[in-house]
Amino acid sequence: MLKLTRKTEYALIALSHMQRFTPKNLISTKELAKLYQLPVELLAKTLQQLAQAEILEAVKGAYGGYKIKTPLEQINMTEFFEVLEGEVGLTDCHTNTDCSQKNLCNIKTPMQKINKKMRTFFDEISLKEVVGN
Amino acid sequence: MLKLTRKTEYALIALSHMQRFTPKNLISTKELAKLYQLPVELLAKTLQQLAQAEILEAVKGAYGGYKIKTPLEQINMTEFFEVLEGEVGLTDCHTNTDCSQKNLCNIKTPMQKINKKMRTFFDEISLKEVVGN
DNA sequence: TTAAATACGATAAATTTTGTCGGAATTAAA
DNA sequence: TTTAATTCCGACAAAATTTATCGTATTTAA
Repeated sequence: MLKLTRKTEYALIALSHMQRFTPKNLISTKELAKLYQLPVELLAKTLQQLAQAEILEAVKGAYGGYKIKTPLEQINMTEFFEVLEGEVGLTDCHTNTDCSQKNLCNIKTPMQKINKKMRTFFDEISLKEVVGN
Repeated sequence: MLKLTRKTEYALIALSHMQRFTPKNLISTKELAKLYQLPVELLAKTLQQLAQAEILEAVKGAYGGYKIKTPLEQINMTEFFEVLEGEVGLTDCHTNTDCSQKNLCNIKTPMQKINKKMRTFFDEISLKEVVGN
């Protein structure tokens, strides 16, 4: 349980590769997909999201591609996850005003505490740590 | 992201209620479902799982129901989650020998470290803490 | 014997994730 | 200026998972 989605996994694999092998140079989606046998289209979207979040720098056009823009030590896992998936937390009591439980819910306050703890947990892990090298 | 499933939420709601209002007495699935407006059948299965795991004690037959068997302070969230959903972890590199990435995967070792950390994180939170009271 | 409960497997419905397709915009190089 | 290689983006299809329902068996107090 609490598994990452493929998209996030693909992102980590891509970042790990860039970090190790092409930190200064561009690498294209196609190339990455081939290297790690990932579905090109999905990887493409993932990298686009990372570019929007300025984790990657995108260079369009022929001979374009991506490279790491923000040093991975400066990005924590909460931020990273939230670029690709929604808000980090075991529930979305906080955000979601129209929780079906409404006033019946008896675990709201404790869940909010755990969610906070969890965010802190992932805040303290940098992307660099996860991506290795 | 990393959200709990409904089943786990229902389990927490049920446990919270029992802890507060019926720690000595039985309460039936039907009653709980009514109180918190939860789907009876799904709640039923959830409670059955908790009973199998000896978190709850089940009493069959008329006037039967459930009550807490193991004090909630003695159950940590890793254990609890794993009763209802699979193994806790962001990936299942460790368990799953036939990961599609196979030898191509470049994030296995760091992911295993994070997974371990995450388990430790949830090991240190007791069910009582989450269920409140 | 009956009614009220748990137990459990099968399956249907809904939702989410994953993957694909088609085209638009950009740009280096021929 | 044309072409080929790329990012970008929205829509949609397929697959997987989660959520809910149904039917039936078993248990047991009254």
